[in-house]
This record gives sequence, structure tokens and C-alpha cells, in this order.
Amino acid sequence: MHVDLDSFYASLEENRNISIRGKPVVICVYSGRTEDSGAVSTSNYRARELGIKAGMPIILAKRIAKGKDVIFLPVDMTYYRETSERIMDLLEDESDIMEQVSIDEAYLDVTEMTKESWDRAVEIAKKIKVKIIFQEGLTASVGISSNKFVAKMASDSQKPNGLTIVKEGEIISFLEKLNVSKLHGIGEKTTSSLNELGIQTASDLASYDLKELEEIFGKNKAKLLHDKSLGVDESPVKPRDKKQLSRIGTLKEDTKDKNLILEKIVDLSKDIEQRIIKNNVSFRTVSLITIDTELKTQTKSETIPETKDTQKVVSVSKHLLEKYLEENVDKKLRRVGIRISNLEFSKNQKTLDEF
DNA sequence: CGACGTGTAAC
DNA sequence: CCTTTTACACGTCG
Repeated sequence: MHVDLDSFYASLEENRNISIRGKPVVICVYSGRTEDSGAVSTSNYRARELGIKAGMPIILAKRIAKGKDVIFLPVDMTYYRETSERIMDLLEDESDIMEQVSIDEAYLDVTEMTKESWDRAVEIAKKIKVKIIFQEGLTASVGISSNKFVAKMASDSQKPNGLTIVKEGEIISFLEKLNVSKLHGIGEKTTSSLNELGIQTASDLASYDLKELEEIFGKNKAKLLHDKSLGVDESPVKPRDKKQLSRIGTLKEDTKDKNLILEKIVDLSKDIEQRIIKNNVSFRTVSLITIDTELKTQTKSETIPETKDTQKVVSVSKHLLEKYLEENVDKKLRRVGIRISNLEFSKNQKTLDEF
């Protein structure tokens, strides 16, 4: 089962402010460079009808909204995360195994508890939807199938507030007419490559010679693509451990000034350090993420002996930044970020909000 | 084989 | 006009 909260951020904002209910609502990540620099994170369905969608520059969204009563709000991640945690707890209770994919999405394995009965699965889905409405005032879209990939495709197929079941025998007819770009996991680049081969739909992809796909994409990816076209997915629903923590931000202005960049890094580190402490996590690798004025991303990383010492985040980042600046004397930076990975979580440590 | 860097994808 | 965070695959190098 795949559960997806409908326009999550926007719905939460509508719930906590009655006066914006029913209006187009746009949740934004402001970068702080200029008045309206930044991008749209989420919009509700009313705003989507106007053409305001996730990923769009805020300035463009405002142009579309001009003269209309559209509500623009900044993201409030702390609030969204708290609500998400309560809902994920609820989902955990209603499943054998839960795999949280993002702040607003999860896969549930209900194989055992339903004894593989579709009817029971549907009952559980309905129960979950009712609970989420009652406890948080939110709707969710749910997909049920015999594997994760098709369950995800199913939940996507009817939104918002959907409940879609795709049984084994129905998978092919459910997928065949879809454009490959609609298949979860096939993005822009892969779609272009497939289109060049004359492949447009899932059924085109399914009937394409696997050997020839392998020539172009390599064995692993070819198999993956072919499987997707037929709705084949054996991957288990598996609880995820965080593998990395990162924070990235936009500089006030493009610069190659070490101290200015370092200021930003120190800023971002504070956030990462908080999370290190809260989760009682140790790390071995620190990475510096740089995005230059051409929007080209580069990363530099360094692995050190396992540590919980938060000071290392800045000190290693600083070292990596010096290295970057030496190697890229000609470039100015637009954005910087830091990441820690090779994480190790110590168990039986209460998280801060349990106190 | 681990470390490092890049590319693709998704939210 | 251009945000944020995470995952994972793959190539290269020592």
C-alpha cells in the first residue's frame, strides 16, 4: 500500500488559518537574494488549476497570480515535520512494516495482517484515511497493489483523496497506455533517451528488445526499465535508516570570498549540529556542496575517523572549501551546502521531543 | 574494496 | 528564472 498526503504543506496551512480556506495557496521557499527569489514548494489544487506548480520560480507564480486572490506563504518545516511524525506513527500502527519515503509519503506492507485479502486491504486503507481526517484534518491518496511500484502508480492515478486498487491481473492494462515519463523512477533524461528509440508508452517499452536496451542503458538499468514497463517490482517494504544529513543555502550574492562563504557554512552547520545531537548520530564523512554561477554542482568530501564531534563539521568543511577555491579560482559561488554521511545511529537514545 | 565525484530521480 | 533534501547507481582511482 502506498499512502500519499494530498498537497501536504498547503493543506496544513489551510487548516491552521481558516481565512485562507478554499483559496489558491502557494507554499514557497524564499532564498533571500531578492524580494521574490526562490521556488514554489507546494501549491494546493486551486493554485494548480491556475498553473502554479511545485518547482516554479516564485516570481513567475506571482505573475500568474496577479490580480487574483492567491495566498503566498513561506514553508514552516518544523510544523510540517511534527504533523508528519504523528501521521507516520499512525501508519506504523496500521501495518506490518512501514517504510517512510518522504515527509508526506510511505509504503505499508500489509501482507500478513490482511492474509493477502484485497478486501481487508481496502478496509485498512479506508480506516487509515478516516484516522488521518479525524486526527489531522487531512486527506490522503492511497494505492493498493501487489508491489511497491504499482501501489505508488495507483495512488498517483487518483488524486486527491483517492483509493485505487490494482490487482495482479489488472497491472498490464493499468500501465500500458501510460507515457514512460509517467512511470515512477523514469525522469527527464531517461524519457528523452527512450523517445529517441521510438519508445513512448509503457507498452512500447515492454515490447522493446531487452538486449538492445542493455546496449544503451547497461544491464541493470535495462532490466529496471523493462520491469517498470510491466509493473514488476520485487523490492521489499523496508524501514529506512537515514544515510546522510545535508543542508544547503543560497548566498546573498555570487562570491568567491572565503570568509563570506564560510559564514554561510557556519550557519548551515548549526542546523546540522542540532540534528547530530538530537539523533545522537556519529558520522565519518563530511562533504562540501558547491553550486557556481552557472548552476553547476560540485561536491568535495573527506572521510575521517568516526566522530560525534560537531566541531568537525565546520573544520572539515573549511578545509574542503579552501581546496575548492584553489582549484576554481575563476568561479564565483551562488549556493553552498554541507552534508554528513556514513552515519551511525546509537540506539536506545530518546529523541529530544520525547522528553 | 573503500573513497571520491558525478548524474539521475523524486519530493 | 533557478529551492531543498535524500537516495542510489556508476565510473574512476589507489
